[in-house]
Amino acid sequence: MAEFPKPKSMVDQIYISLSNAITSGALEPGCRLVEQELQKDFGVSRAPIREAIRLLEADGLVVVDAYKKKHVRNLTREDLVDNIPVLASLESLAARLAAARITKKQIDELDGINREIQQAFSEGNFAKCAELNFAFHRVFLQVADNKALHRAVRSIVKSTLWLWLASQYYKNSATIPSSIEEHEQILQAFRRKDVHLVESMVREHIENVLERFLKQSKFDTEGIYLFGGTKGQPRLASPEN
Amino acid sequence: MAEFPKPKSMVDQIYISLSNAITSGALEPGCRLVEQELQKDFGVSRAPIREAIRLLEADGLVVVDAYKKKHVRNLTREDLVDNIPVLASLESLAARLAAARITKKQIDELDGINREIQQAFSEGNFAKCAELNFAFHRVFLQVADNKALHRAVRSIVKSTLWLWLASQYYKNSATIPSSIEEHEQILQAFRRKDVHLVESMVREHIENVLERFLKQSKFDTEGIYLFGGTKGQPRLASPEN
DNA sequence: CCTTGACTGGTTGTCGACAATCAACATATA
DNA sequence: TATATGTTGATTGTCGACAACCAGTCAAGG
Repeated sequence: MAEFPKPKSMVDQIYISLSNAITSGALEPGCRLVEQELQKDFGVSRAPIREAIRLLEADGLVVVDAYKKKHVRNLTREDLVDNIPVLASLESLAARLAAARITKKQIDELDGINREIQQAFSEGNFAKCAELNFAFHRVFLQVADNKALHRAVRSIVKSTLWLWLASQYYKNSATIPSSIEEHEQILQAFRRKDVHLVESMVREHIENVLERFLKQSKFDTEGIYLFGGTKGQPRLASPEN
Repeated sequence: MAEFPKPKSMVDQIYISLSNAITSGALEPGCRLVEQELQKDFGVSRAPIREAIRLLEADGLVVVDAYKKKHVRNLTREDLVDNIPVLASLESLAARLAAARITKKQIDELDGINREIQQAFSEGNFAKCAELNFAFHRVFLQVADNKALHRAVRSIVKSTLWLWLASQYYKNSATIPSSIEEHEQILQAFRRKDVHLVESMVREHIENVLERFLKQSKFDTEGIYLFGGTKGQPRLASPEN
């Protein structure tokens, strides 16, 4: 029997669309989410849209102001700084758990991804680098095989680091070689099955990556991260798919 | 000007009520959440109830089965096991951050709470012990002063460890003295400002606490945690407040 | 000039009703 | 009897409409 992709509910689809629109920067931080407009954009009634927005709110991607208007969340420098040690802790835990059970094949897979990053970098394809970077970290999250951990990491990445993804594309290319080098060292530690070394290296790697990013980021006077485009005006989420 | 408690929205109130009902065990794991019934219980229409349930779903307190019916989540032994290292990592991070900035006054506050736990234990008031235990850990989460961390811990505690709270009340009393002792040692490490020691002690403490609990917990043949009452039948959340 | 109150347009909150789906039972057909 | 096909009741998904609320404007009154 052929496998069909299970049809997703209206709410899920809207949630995913909006989620992508926010994390990709198509909907800029601070811009409003008006139910009536989204209703027209998606061609559905307000109920499923409200539910989708509530989910985004729970994720921290959307905030509600004093007068209950919904906005795409603005991230401050402090938000980013706060997230650094948390993500570093979680990823290093993932590394520790993964180190105890990783197979040769999986190490080779990591190695392959790292080579692909190098390749993409030499071709100037920085977007692909960012993508592969996420893939690299996803692998040992999977190897760690801990649902609670997976969930926690995803929550952090989703709620706060989406702007990292969005900016990586066009400006952080200078930091990529360091990442590749650190990945290589982590791989060697995995090969040696040195659990403690892996753990501390991943912690440092994550801290390095985020701090490098932090240095290169621009914040306005209120400490709010700025995207490239004009601010404040709501832009549509193109209902892809 | 006197400070008024800001009135909460319908959805928030329903969310809190249901959340409490689940974490307290009033709504047992596996039991269904039927919108029509809740509609009657709360005396509102289905829209806000649906949104509240969606939030519970995002929290992991409610799951949707293959036929879209909503159930209070059943926790397996694996869920608990997965959460142990994650919470241990996060709390030890909190301890590390807190150790760097904790004041004498705050250490005394922790000391006071620990004494209160001891007092409550000697009076046989185990529910109060559980409550104070949470308070103890809340303090250094606050001292750590990291929103991302706070959020991550809260998410873990809320999504999975609610049953710990629910069971602590009536059976885990034997583990309390060990907790008190470990708290005491952590306090001494704080006083010495020994960051590394605090960090490792808190990690071990959390692992100990959860593992002690795990040993004393009962799971049925499918690994599903059992509460005291009858199973399967939905019970009402008393709309407190 | 300042305050107050009424009106307006825009937005979110809530509701009742209908459509779609599914489990369970009943019925028909071989 | 065994399988296939309606039918029913329960439950969730979606919708359009109305109520509540707020910012902004404007006019009346002091």
